[in-house]
Amino acid sequence: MPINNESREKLIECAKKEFIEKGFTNASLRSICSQAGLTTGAVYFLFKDKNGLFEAVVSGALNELMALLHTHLEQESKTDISDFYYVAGEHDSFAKQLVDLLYSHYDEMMILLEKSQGSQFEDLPDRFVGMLDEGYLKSAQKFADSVPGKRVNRYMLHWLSHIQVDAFTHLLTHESDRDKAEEKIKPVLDMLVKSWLEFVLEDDKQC
Amino acid sequence: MPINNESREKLIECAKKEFIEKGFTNASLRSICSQAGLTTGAVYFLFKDKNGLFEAVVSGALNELMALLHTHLEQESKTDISDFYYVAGEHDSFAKQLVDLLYSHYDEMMILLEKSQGSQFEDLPDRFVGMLDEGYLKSAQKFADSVPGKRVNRYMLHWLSHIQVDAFTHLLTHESDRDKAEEKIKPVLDMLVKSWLEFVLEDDKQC
Amino acid sequence: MPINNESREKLIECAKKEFIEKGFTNASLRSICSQAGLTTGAVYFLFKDKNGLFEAVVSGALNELMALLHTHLEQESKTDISDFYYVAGEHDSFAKQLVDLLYSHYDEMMILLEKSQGSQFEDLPDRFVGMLDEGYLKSAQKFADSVPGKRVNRYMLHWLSHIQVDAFTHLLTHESDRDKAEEKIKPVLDMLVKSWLEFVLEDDKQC
Amino acid sequence: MPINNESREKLIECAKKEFIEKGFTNASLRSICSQAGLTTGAVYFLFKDKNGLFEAVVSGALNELMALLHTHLEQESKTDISDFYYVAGEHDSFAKQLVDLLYSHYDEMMILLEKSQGSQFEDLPDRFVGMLDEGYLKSAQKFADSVPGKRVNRYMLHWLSHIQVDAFTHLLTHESDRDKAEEKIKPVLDMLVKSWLEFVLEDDKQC
DNA sequence: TATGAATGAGATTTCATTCAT
DNA sequence: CATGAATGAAATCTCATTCAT
Repeated sequence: MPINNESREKLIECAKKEFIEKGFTNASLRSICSQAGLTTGAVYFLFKDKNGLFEAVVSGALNELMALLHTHLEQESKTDISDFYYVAGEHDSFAKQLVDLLYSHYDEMMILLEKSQGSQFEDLPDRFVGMLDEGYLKSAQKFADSVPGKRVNRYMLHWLSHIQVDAFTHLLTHESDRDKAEEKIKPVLDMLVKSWLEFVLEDDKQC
Repeated sequence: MPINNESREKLIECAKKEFIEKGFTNASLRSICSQAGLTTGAVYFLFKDKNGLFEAVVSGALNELMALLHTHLEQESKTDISDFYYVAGEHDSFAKQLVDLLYSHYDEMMILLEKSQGSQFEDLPDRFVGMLDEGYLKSAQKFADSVPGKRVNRYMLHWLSHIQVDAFTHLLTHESDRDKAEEKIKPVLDMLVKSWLEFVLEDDKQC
Repeated sequence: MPINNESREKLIECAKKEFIEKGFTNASLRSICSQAGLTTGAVYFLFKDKNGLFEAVVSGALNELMALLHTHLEQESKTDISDFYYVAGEHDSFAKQLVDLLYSHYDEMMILLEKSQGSQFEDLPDRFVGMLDEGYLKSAQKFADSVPGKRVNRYMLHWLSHIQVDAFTHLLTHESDRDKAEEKIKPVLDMLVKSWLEFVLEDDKQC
Repeated sequence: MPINNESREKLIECAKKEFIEKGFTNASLRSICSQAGLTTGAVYFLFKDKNGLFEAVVSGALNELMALLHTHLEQESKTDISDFYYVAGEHDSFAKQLVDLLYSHYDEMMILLEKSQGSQFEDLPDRFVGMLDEGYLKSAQKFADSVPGKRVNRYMLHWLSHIQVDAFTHLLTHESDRDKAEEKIKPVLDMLVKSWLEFVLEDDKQC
């Protein structure tokens, strides 16, 4: 557990600014440290290295995000897709919580999702997509099994997971106000749900 | 007009590999040149600089892509959206041509769309989104004017332009076979068209 | 405020040698650093850049020189030129102080006056000429106003300012011994004063 | 004898511009050649190297200047300084011819006197000073021998030679019009002659 | 707890020069 | 007569990282 430390906080704060402005790779430790009134050595004492500093900046937000995502996927797995209203409700609730979370850690989320190239987290969005894809696959499979002559279109499923992640990233970068964001994401989610139901199943043709 | 030149070709070929592997910024001229059996000076004789080399790698693909996009948007602007079958046909044709083009310059397109950060073309995908957004806005406006009490949801329009570009980028990165790609993109496009018609218009509420 | 530091001193010392030998532009940081037993990175830690190193070498001498020059011009401006003996005394005193100063920072002055091409101080001699020209113009104007039918010959005034600066630069490069220098500059100054009185004013012809 | 050659002329012309603009060291052969519509190889065919090109640019002007200077010094050596009017006349005539020459090869002279640092001619002004110094020394010696208890002040003699050269360089850089130049140089030359007569001899004190 | 100093490897770029053709 | 191609050496500068103190 990190000791409460003034320099640590200062460094994290300045790193945040620098990462947002320049991204991980182009961020300069020297620049961060001189902004913080410290020297580069301090980074290597307080954190492991540049990636360690990056982690310290984003880990809080990342953990909460991961937790929410896991909860969502767990709920999802327990749910029967035919119980449509329940599903829709769960999704709405998830979306609201997600927007809350994203905007309560606006800078960190921005860094994590858009400015992490070169860091250990550069493939995080892809990992989210993978998690959703995997989770939704189970539901889709059940769904497909209940409809004769249909099978899951794996590509569409994956792409829908992809644009679901993209939808929130895009929201974050195009709308900085939390309340407006909540309004704007609604039709997007509607669209995703409808598309899911309509395009994830395809006719099971023989090859 | 570039003269056919062995070293030039070699350099372009090696640069292509390096850009794909590391992206523009992290690509090393030294590494490219030593792969090509040349010195860095050769780059500055044959091209302007690092960006010039990048341009030489991608310009062929880029020009064709731009031309196709312009043609598409011109067609789009001439079309009445109520002539649904025509529109669908035009879109299908565009999509097919685009897939052909993307896969006939697979590496270059990959570089342009995914590996150009730091180069003069780093905002190319955004510019594509902008062009589509602008072009589609006109159609959407006509559409909205013909339906009382409706107006264009600018955010949805923009996001749909965004994921349209994304759809092809995603295709390229997830399916390397041209023919399979053509199959896979079909339901994606269906989804985009349907969503467009359903979600771009919203009720015109008074404030 | 620069901390006393061994490497810093060493670097300044070696840079001094290199600048004297090759001038600013042709001086090589690599060469300076290897002479100092350090790497080029050290320069960028201890100074801003090549110009920063140059500044560190000459700033002490430069500040003193500027201060002396300002004092001289201030005295000059307060003085009535008709009070010839006072003027001559002031000039003698200034010349002596200047020679003292130049020879107490012999290398730095040499660099500043003869080896600064390409650096931020490359136009320093010209700036000195400008300052003298401007300062002397006021005296000359008063002088001219007191003699009917005469006006200031701007070109001669400027040239005399120019060779006054030149006189000291020339002295520095041709006489390395401080005491001999003081003897040698005397007739030069006599000549400058006499010429000033005789040639700065010309007949005010109607055009 | 150089063959009359279009490329040669073009190259010389473009080099002239580049040398004036950037000086010898900072002039770029590539830049010169591309301006001339040729390649750098051409320089090495038509001239020896960068210095050879420089020489081709300035040699015409340089030869004439040297010739004039030799004539002047020869006249000077034949003359009895006591024949004051003759001397003054000769000097006037020399000055007029020199101004004519300088302004009839304005660019070349500028390059030679102000932009030659780094080239084989970088010490040309110093060599002129040396020639004048040497030539005038003879006259001064005769003069001194004719006046008991006097001897030549070598330093003043040298400095006067120095500022004589400087006077013309300064003229060139501060007055681009030939006729105005001729007016402006007159009092300067008066000053030089008077100073020469007054300050070159000093009392021969016993050491 | 953190500094100050320095490294070493790397980056891109520029240059005069060479030479086969 | 000149090109086009390429070299090789050098330039300044930036960076993450290390470590004794």
